[in-house]
Amino acid sequence: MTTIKDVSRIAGVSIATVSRTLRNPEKVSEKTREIVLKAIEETGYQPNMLASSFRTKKSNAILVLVPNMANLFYSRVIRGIQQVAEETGYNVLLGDTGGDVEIENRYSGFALTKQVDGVIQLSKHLPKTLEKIVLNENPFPYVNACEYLDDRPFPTIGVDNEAAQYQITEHLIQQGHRKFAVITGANGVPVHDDRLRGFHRAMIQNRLGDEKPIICEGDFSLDSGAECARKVLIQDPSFTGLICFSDEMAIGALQTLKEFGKKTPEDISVTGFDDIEFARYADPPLTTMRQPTTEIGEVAAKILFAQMEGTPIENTKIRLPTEMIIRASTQAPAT
Amino acid sequence: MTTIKDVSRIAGVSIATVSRTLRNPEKVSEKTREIVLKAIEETGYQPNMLASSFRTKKSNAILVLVPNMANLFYSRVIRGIQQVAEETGYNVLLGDTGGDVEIENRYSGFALTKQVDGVIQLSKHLPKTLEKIVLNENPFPYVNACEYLDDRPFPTIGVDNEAAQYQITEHLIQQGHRKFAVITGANGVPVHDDRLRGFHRAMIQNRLGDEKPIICEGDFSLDSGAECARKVLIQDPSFTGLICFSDEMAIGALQTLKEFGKKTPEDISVTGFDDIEFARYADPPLTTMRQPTTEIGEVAAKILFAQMEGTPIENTKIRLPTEMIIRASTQAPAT
DNA sequence: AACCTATCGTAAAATGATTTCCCTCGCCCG
DNA sequence: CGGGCGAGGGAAATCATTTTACGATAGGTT
Repeated sequence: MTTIKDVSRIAGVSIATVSRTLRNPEKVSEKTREIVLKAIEETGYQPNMLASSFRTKKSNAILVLVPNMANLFYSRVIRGIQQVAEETGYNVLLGDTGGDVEIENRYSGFALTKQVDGVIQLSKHLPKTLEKIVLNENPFPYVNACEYLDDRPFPTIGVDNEAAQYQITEHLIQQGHRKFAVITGANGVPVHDDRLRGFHRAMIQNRLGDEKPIICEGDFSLDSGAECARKVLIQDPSFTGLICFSDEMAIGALQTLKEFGKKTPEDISVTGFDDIEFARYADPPLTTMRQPTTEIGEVAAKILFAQMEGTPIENTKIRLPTEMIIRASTQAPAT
Repeated sequence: MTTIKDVSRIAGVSIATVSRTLRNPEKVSEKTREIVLKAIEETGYQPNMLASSFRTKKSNAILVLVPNMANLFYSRVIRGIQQVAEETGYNVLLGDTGGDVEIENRYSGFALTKQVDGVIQLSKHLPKTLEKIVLNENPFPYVNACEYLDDRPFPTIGVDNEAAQYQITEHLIQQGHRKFAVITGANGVPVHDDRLRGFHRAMIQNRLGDEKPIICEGDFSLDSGAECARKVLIQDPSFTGLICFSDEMAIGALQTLKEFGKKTPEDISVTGFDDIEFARYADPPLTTMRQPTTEIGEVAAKILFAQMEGTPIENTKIRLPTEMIIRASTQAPAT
């Protein structure tokens, strides 16, 4: 393994000069810089980043905690993060927590042991391991994305789920729908709560507060969508609008509707949320709410990096705009 | 930050003893071990992994190079890798290369700079950066998964794409199909070549060698599937079997078929490949070839770890079994 | 000629953990 | 009782790089 010493010997300069040309190029004259760079070229020298990180206490890596890597929504957010990291020269370490608090804590150890310089969490939960260092007068860089948390003192990026679900419900009501079934996320998850509130507000503002929707709690997966659709159809098939809190659940539900002989959108209109790529290719194509997934990732990363470079950020709350995408899965109900 | 020195001071032992109780507990008596552990507990000491890695020249992390994180096939493989890594105590660093050789090389630098102890590549390409250290008498731990490479001297995990595509083509031929359109992957990608060979072999063995299929080259994405379906339908709509080299392309194609007024499977049977979750929820549900995705990841990781622990592996080639999943998208053609 | 400034060298400290080498102490056996 | 042995634990070297504090030198300026 060639070290900085080898380079210095070949270039005929001191170790300090080699280090300077790499870390503070402006401190060394152009002439010697060239000599050193040529020597580096020749030897194929690669600085030992472990030694460097160890010395500087900076790992040049960030950690992204993902509840579920196989979820298309998250993988797009990650792409956004990775793009910005790329530009900034940071490395991205991904941890798939599977929603498991235990695993989440384990991964968070990376922050304590100086293996990463910052953490982006793609779900609402702040790992206990990080509490001490994040909630601090000199906080460890930490950004929360995807979920929107008002009541916590660290930066949060997300969309206005309440307004978005309001809008999409409003769309169905405008078309003439009155009775709804709702396939939600899990209780306690902010996006779930917010979207449910948006739905209810739309109902109340349209004087439909008395129409009690049938609600089934899913988990954002295809299977749970199919399963919930089955449940609500058995419980009370009189609804004409089926509102799902994720595209995957909506696509799962579409299949169940077909099994039950219900046509979409003629018999039942269906809406999703997220606008993953498959939404456009569902049968029928899904009316949904597009989230700026990549942008969420980009913004989260930018804020994190700013924080890491010392810009005081604390408690920034950013809401990015969503966009309703109307496709063939919704239309006025048969009268 | 509390260091090992602090702990040693509080425990009243030397720093060597503290290190030993953590790394080689059997080398220290139970009595002092307890004292040290209590001191660690008290101080909330977390070993600085950077220092540790630096000293031991082991980072306890592996790098996984992924062509496209948003591809459901890959994300499942990654899950498998991560599971095994979890058990073994290794950390997984993910690099989304986007198929870009440049980015691939950049990420590979992690291996040279000792930031990772091993690399798993989920596509066929061996980054140039790694060539020197992988193709070596004492090779850097490296495993290739997903693609199956015979002619390279490092471990490779994959499925028998040729046989799998043979089987699925055979299935269609048995049902009575004679004329096919094929939506492939990109030329030069091994899975593409293998699957295409499997298709041709099935044709020839069934004396259909003269039936020239219409072929369109896709890129495994939904959009390319839809686009290719359009092309082949325009070129020659007389085929009754549409063979796609990925589920995503098949799902994209299904929509185009509908646009063209073609019914699946009555008019045209469609097959995919991979058996991603969405395949079951396509309309109609997709006949496809299930790949043992998670298992591929697990096996790849296990082999890599074995390699990292010094077991001589060199040139292991593993083929895992696939399973044909017959669903509603294929049936005998109308006569 | 005196003074400055930019540039680079030298030497050394510092980073935190691991590991080698060696010492000590207690115990056992002859 | 002496010698040997083995286990436990301390001191110090080590890892590669960065950075600091100076000193030296060359070249230019006044």
